[in-house]
Amino acid sequence: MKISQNFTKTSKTAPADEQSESAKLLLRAGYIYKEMAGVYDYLPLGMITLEKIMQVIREEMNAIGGQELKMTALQPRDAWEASGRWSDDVMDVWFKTKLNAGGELGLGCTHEEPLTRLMKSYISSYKDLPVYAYQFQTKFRNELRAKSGIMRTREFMMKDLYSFSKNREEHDEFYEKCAESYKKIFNRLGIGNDTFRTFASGGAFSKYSDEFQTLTKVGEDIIYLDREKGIAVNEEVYNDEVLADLGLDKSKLEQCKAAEVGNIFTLGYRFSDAIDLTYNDEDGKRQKVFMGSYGIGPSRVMGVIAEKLSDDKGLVWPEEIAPFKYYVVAIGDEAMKVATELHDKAPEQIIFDDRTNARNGEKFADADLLGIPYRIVISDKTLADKSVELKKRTETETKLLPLDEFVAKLGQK
RNA sequence: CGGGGUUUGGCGCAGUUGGUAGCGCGCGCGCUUUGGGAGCGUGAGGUCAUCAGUUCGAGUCUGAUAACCCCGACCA
Repeated sequence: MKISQNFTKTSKTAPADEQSESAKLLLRAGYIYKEMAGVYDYLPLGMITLEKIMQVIREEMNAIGGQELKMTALQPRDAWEASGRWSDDVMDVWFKTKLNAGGELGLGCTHEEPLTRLMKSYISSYKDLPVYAYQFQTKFRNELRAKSGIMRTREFMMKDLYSFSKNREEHDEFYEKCAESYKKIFNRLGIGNDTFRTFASGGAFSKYSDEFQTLTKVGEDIIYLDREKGIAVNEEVYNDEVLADLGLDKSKLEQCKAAEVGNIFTLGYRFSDAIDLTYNDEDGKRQKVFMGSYGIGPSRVMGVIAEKLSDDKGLVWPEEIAPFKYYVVAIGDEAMKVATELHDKAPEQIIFDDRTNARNGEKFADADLLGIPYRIVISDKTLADKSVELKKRTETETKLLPLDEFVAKLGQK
């Protein structure tokens, strides 16, 4: 992409009503635009980043047998009546509205009910199981208080996978597989070292659920972490009985603030009972489907990454999810020509600052603010050496890289 | 939803006892500059959140409403 073709601009100042560092930087860098409290647009750069986060998740979900679909945000009332979750007393985050033709509907805040109902059309035999279906979906939650930029919003992107298994054994096996998969995802997203599997309340469905909590001072949760074992307990279930149950030693636990970036739940028969999702086993006997749900919020993850990895100069994206890998600055007419050619070879990897009205200092500042992993400077000096100057976003030293080596790099991922 | 705060050009802010609405950034134009957010000059840009009052006169005083922020509660 050429900067001149991008309609967003960077800003030296952040809006006063934004308090979280990640939101300030994302707004200043032109990744997001605020519509209202807890509702943000993803601008071109932000959308590429969000899509890349989603792609990492998609690859890992596919690797464990996930099958992607896309359900609707508009939700029919009857599917939710069946489970008893239509009432505002049970689910207080509903956005509901009325159909002009009569009747009520809701904006989806989660998708257990509609998907379980959908599966009644396709699951009838043990041969049809297991099924692992997932989607990336905009969820709507009428939170009383949105906060922390894109980390807690009323409209957000969610990856939700639902597992449909023959029995608990089959379910447990997948559940662990998914937990492993989540670890891989957070590693690839650059927050693996600070993200821990955390025991949390299982709610109405089971004894525990597993959350994936990323250590950050702006987190909303308190967890008790055993670093050696790499697992933690959420404050909400933190007591002696639970610690004994999990075999954790109280004296080894550190209290930390963390943000929930993912969670996995054993749902059991909660929804298959309510919606009557059954299958015939080998003996032709009717059995209930055993379910689980597995969520990651890519938009929140984006906020957490921005929060954790950025520095005083701006955002810092891990290579895998940066909107572009190289930020190219050209100094001089010949360098401009070379940079244009390089850009045209790999417009997906290069963001070329082709502005003629911006000073170099401004371009360097923007390269930092946007958080692009590598900065490439091309000038008459470097061209005389048949090379370009390379600087990593996270380092201060620059080094010369032969031009043909850089060109070769452009081919690879 | 309880408590506290805020609202003035795109952004950040000032605006005294009520008396013609200002500054910085950004934006346009010109000249000079050009490896870390340039300098000088010159312009454009405002229903002062909204509504209703008080007053000869309201950004300023009164009341209501809305939006936004923070703390708490809530958070499949």
